[in-house]
Amino acid sequence: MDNQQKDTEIKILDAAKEVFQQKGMTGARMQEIADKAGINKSLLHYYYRSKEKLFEKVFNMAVSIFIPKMLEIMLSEKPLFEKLEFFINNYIDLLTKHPYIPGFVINELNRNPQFLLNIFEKNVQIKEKKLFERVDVQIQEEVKKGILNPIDTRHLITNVIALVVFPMVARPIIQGVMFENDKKQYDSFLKERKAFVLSFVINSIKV
Amino acid sequence: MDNQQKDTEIKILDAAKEVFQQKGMTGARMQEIADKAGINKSLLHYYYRSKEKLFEKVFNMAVSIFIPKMLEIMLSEKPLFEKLEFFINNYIDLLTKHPYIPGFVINELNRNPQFLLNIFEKNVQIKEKKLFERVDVQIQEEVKKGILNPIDTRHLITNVIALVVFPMVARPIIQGVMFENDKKQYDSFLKERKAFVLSFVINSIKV
DNA sequence: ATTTGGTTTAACCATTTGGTCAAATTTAAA
DNA sequence: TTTAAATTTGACCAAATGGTTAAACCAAAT
Repeated sequence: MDNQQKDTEIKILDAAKEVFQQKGMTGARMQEIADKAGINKSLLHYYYRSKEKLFEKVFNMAVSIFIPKMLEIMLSEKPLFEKLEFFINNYIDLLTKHPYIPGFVINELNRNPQFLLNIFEKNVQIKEKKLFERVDVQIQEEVKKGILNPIDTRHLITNVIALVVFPMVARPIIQGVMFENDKKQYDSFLKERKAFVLSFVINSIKV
Repeated sequence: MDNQQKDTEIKILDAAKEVFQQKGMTGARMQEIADKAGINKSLLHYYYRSKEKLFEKVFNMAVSIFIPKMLEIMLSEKPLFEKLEFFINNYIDLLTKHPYIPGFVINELNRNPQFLLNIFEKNVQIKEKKLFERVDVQIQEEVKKGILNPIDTRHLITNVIALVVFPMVARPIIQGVMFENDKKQYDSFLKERKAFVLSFVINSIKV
């Protein structure tokens, strides 16, 4: 049945996702993925010819979870403060749902810096530059209007992403050192951050 | 000679550092480390009985680069704004000198969240809690004095570290997407951040 | 000159790992 | 029912990998 096939493929991808995200490309074992998917190792190679192909697929899937929302928000016509609010809320939620992805991505960034860029450009295509330019234009307009203090768009974007993503990436340290490794406390800390980060950023840039 | 011995050990640690930081624990190969150190693989095992022992040593060295300065700054008697300035300046410098370390650390965080915590606690020892408390007390005092707006110390610390560390960790993406992958531009971007991050943070928390 | 201790090497080894292949099984079509 | 195609499996393989060992080497002390 086609259903069986889909099932197998889904089981493989789920298992691969789990193993790759936790152990990285080099740490992952095809055997472990096969076991976790409840199938034979040969079947794994039947569906994905090599470890690399499988990894690429999983990596692509991971990255694409985050791109559409970003595009949607950045391309929308809202004023900057609203965009910020949307971005921060949506991404903290998204990251809470997929906590392993940022570490996973950063992991592979070290190993192969070009790889992600290719994927990124494939997903964002030509818009990439226009994207940045659009946000830049908007920000500089709001500066002229006197809503914002003069600010460098690149630094601002970097800061917002840093404030949202870093607490997920560094969770084990922060949770350990500042929250006595209490998972629940850290979860509510992350929830608090939605409001906190937003006002932190706005405070800093508003006139 | 003792000199020869030191030489070999240094060569080993340098090579190991390079390979581990770029490829992670699982991606690194003992043979590659030996080659890069210009020695035999057996000699590697003579100095460090196993890959794990060698890795632990390298990891420890990496982490300890960042801890003393942090302690020094946090334990000093300066007012908060000066502490912030010191921290941001020193850490952006330190990270520029050791750009691979944050990614390296985060890498291993996924694989073994407990490992870093142990090292951290070994280095920071009992002070750990007192450290946080001290900063907290100072901040809440300055809030009372009316220098700062009311603020959660944990969020503030998280934010500052995020703003400083994240641009190093995510360098390949940010440099690629926002700087057309131009290394020099990104280097000056990092330098600019010293002033930018400081005023960004202070703007946000000052009354 | 000989012994002694640490250092370095080459040759090996057992295990793991990604990957293959031919046969068996299942599914869908004729 | 037969046939053809896709799916799944178990047995197997070559290469890579971390690690061992016994012997060679070498500097310094006796």
